[in-house]
Amino acid sequence: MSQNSKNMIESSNKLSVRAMKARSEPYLQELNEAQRTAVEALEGPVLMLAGAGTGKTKALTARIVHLLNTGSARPNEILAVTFTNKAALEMKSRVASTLGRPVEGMPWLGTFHSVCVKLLRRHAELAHLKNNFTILDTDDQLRLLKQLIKAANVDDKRWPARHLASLIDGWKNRGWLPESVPASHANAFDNIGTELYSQYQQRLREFNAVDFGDLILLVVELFQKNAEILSKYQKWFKYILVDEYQDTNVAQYLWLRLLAQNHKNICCVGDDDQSIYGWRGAEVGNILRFDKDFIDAKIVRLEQNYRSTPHILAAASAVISGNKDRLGKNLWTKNEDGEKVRLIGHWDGEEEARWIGDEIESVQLENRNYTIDGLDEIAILVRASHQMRAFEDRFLTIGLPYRVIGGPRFYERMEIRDAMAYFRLGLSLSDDLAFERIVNTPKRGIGAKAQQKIQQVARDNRISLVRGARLLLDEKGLSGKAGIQLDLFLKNLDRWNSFILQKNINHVELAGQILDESGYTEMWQNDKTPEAAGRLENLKELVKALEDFENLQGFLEHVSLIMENESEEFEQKVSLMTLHAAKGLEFPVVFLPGWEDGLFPSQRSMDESGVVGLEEERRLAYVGITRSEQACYISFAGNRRVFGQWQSSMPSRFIDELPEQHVDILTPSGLYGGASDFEANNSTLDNEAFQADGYDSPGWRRLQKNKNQYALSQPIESKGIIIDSTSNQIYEVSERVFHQKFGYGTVLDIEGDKLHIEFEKAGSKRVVSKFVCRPEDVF
DNA sequence: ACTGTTCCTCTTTTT
DNA sequence: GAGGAACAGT
Repeated sequence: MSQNSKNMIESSNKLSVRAMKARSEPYLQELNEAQRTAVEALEGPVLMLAGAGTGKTKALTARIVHLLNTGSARPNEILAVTFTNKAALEMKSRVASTLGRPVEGMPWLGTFHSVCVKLLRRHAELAHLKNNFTILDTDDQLRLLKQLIKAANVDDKRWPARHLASLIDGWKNRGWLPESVPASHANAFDNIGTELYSQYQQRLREFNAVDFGDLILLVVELFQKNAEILSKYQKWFKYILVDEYQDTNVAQYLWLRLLAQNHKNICCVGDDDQSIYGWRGAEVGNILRFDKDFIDAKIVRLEQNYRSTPHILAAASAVISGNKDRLGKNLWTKNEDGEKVRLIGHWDGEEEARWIGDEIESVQLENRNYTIDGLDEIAILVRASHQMRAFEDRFLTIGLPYRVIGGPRFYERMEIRDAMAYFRLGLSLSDDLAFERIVNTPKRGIGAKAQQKIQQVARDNRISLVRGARLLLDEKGLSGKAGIQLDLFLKNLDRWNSFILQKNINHVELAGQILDESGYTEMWQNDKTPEAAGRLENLKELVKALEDFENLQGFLEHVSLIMENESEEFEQKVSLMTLHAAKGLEFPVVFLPGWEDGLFPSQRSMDESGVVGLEEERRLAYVGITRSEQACYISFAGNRRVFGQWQSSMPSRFIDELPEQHVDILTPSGLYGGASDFEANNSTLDNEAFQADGYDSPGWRRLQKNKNQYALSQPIESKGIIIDSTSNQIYEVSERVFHQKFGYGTVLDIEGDKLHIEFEKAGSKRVVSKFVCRPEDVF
């Protein structure tokens, strides 16, 4: 063979190799340089710092595909953990579509919790559990804690079950078992907390149950105490991928470190700027010190944003730059300029809702610089869920379709929990918590007294409540109606139990049968309240959902881990959700209402965690802004009803952090006095009067402009009562009235519910009548 | 045992 | 303004 032809063969080989590569790795071609670097660095620790909208999921799925494609690992040797089921499902489906075929078994792609359940079931005995342990929901948890608090004779005013629950949860998140809670912490709660924690764990074990925190904690403990098992999994999971690493808590961190410390093939993806779960134990520190935990870690930054316009991105970057201790990223985009962020203030929360409703309607009708195909592309993101009410009210009145995301969950509804308690008890007669829940639901005449007797017998004989109840009846300890009813209930239970244990029985029919025979369905049929119909609907839906499962047990397992209700909807609707629920989502148009100090940033957050809390709030603001692709509206209201009482507040400090050149200040629609003034002066925003203040920002300017309307002459300490909202007072012209901010004045004119008042100190103003009161009502 | 009353706290965010 | 706990009345 001549040299020439040899070269030709070689080069054609190379070509073909490249061609093959290109064919088999098209997923690499679609990545930008940074993404590709992160995807191809398979060996060793990698931290992928992925800013908002930079194609994080794409890179993550490409990495999984790459692992499979290069033969580095088989599907079941990859451990990939996420926080939400949604994220896990999405990853699974995107891997499949990138791969071009369904992924056969990636059993270890799931949420931290679902992976841990799997591990814990395999090795339950090492955690002193049976492998059919149940997972407690918050309701059960609280009920149990209440009992313990009562039994311990602790003042339940000082120790509300909810507090104890969050305390214990916090300890579990840090990886502390009752005995390993540091003395300093335990002392801070007079050691009562740890004592109750210890009792709680003991009770859980007796119930053969775990709570959410246990899932991680017990697996960590199991790994620490059983080196051979840990080592087995260290070898088995050849590659580890972690999504949203900034949200991991200490327990999860320990879990990951234990599994990864041998081969160190761990790739964590996250964004320190989007760490918003500190309150539930997430440690930003985990991501901040990744390179110290894993020496020679490769850190890759994804900085090209594919989601938002430059204005939106600039606004978000400016806000987040107020935080210290950031790893730092420079997000940039090739997207077109688009609209500036829009800022608008309103008189009160209802006005804000009204304005947003109107704006949504006009966005659909009018031509804007961007196009909206439907309401699905619009989202309203609030800080706290109670803010949603104003929008729901408004949208219902104007008939604007909306959906609440992450609202009260299907499986958290009372009727669903009751029904599930029936199933649980039927499945396992020793499920005491389920027994307690439904023994007198529907009413069977088994009241507090009777239940106490049952508890007593069960406790004395160290048996379950069901068996205790049976024993009580055998001993003739319960007479009359209660006794007869209890006997009937127990007989039913036994029957259901024997049915459930038969393998060949139709569990869907059985479920319906249980609900009918127990009288539960009937209870709601006889209920005349307006919700009853909906509850019956939900029960039907629940039974229907059972069809997707092999048996009741499988269903219960599913429900305890998956609290989402994904009902498919085809109608276009505006989405309404909290900022937390919005993480990971994106919308062409985003409304961010309620930017007021105390609400956002939340007062509680700042009180409890100081600067750390404030920084987390700021990240929340960053998350909110970066959800928007085309348009972002930020708004605040001067007055808002909280706890049923009016409260006024200052615009959020975050508004002052918005960069002026990327913000358009909008004029309110002029429903209250002074709007026309505002409009007239709008063009003079940069007039020297504002700069003379020596303090200059769009938010501040806006405040200056509206001093009259927002009554900012007084500081915010007047958080107290202004006027009882229920008093819909009617005033007369020339009547003397009092306003919390403006003081005394005389009514000049009345237009509907708005009063034109000449205040003695503050001059002439227009205010809504509910904000004033008669002098004799001042307190 | 159940029902209705008042009074109390309370609201961040959730796997 | 809602949901829970404590109390009183049936």
